[in-house]
Amino acid sequence: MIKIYDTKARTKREFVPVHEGKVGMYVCGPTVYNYIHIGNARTFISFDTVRRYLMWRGYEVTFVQNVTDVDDKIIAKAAEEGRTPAEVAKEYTDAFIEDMHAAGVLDPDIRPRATEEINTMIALVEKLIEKGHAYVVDGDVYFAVRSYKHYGELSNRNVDEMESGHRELRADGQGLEDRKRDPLDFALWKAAKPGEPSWESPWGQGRPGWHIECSAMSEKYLGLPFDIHGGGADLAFPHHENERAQSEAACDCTFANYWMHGGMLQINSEKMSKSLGNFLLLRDVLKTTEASVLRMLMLQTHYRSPLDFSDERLCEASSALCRITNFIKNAQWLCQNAQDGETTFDMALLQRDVAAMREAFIEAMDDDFNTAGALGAIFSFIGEANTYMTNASLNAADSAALQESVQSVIELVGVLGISVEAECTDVCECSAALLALAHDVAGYDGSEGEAAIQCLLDCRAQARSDKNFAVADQIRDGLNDLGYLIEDTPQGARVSRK
RNA sequence: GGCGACGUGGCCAAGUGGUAAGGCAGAGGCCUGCAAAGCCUUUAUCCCCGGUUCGAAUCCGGGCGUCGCCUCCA
Repeated sequence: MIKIYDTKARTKREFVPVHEGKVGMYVCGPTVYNYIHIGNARTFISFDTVRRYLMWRGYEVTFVQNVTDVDDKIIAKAAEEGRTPAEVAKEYTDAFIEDMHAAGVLDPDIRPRATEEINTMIALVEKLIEKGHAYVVDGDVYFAVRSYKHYGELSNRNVDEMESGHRELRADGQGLEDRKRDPLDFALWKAAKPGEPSWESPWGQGRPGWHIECSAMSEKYLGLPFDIHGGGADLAFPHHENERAQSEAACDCTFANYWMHGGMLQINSEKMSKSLGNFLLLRDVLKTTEASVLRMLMLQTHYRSPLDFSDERLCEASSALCRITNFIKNAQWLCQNAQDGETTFDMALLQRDVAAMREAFIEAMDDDFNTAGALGAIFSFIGEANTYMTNASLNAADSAALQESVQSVIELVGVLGISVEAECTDVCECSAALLALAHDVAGYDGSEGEAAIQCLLDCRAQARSDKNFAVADQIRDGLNDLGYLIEDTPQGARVSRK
């Protein structure tokens, strides 16, 4: 049984999908006016993990994520750079998709663009006007917050106690906005200002408000109600509250059954902000960091908790990931070098531990996607398996069972979106530098890269048995410089790419 | 001011009533020519006070501290 913490209920609830075996998920996408930062990335990675897990658990998941490609910020950015808003939106939409791929986030099943769904939004606004939940003022349309009696339930706010709030400054700087009937009302449709992108509507030229986009697109592609609505915690109010109000007022039904909100990411204990200059772009981080390392870092903390990002933590995550890849490498090496003799450890015990790992993994993930607990289950197993494998030898007949345990680890880690090398890297690349090294040190004159390495390894093995460690180390260092890692094991020297 | 979250070993972090997962780092040891990886041992009673309970990190009350949201924000 999967339990999900629902923001609206403020507690964990058993997950029961609208349609058995299927899940409809909507996660608010970016406003494309710049590259996404790692805070954005955290949210997307979190929900990617939720999605992967639900799929792994057998659900047919429909994942919808919008792109907000018309917005004040895009317009401002375009004006700043002397480009059209469409050009700006296109550039950063492409960059966003590129970044998501680089981060190992699966493509949504449907990725609607706000500018391609204007008619859907207009239809929704019309419906709200018809039902008395919205009103028109000079080409603007506002949602009447007090006409929807459940307003505030999602973010736990009392309408009457909410500060009447600051009146928005008009974008054109023409003074205070005072055309709304209630200060809490928000724009569904904004009348066009000169030079701005706009579309025809029953209320004249204009463009949609931010909140209506998600209401329109989620309903169009998922139908109402749908199962899971996700986003960063900072979107709970006002964005999600407003979305919910719009959709539920229009359809007189539930909008989303489960509201999930991801915790905020901080950098060096500070909130990420441009003024503090600690804004980290995802693409910049990924220039020097493996996507799996970043993911390891993020998944070691529960998705709802705040997470502090720092180079130190990245380093730790990298070491942690190495523990997994080392296990896989060691186990596979053992399998490859399986002998005819007895296996020195109890296979039944190993298999029991694999089963325990899988059970603990599922238990953790079923409990509101506790990725930290799930990783703990995997690491616990690796610790056990490493103990078995220490100075062990393996019977060829038992290697299948060990191989299966490796596959289990790869599978579970993969459910979390962390990809690890499935096999020891192929080392038969031929390079001039490698051949030169082989020639210089071992007198090798062949042309095959693989043979050259083997020649060097043989030479080194001989040198070691001769206690000629200077030559042995020269070979190891030389191969090291060429990107090969040489490790001595009871079964001989092991080569892998660094 | 309103809403909410959090405070667990050196650092990070699971655990929400039954006697403290896991990762990183450190120390000692084993293995090893050295290295790498790995193994073994070792480091906590869970911010403070009070209460409920046979029993609490886990529930309740109070205090101290940190943080987020309340405005565009993942």
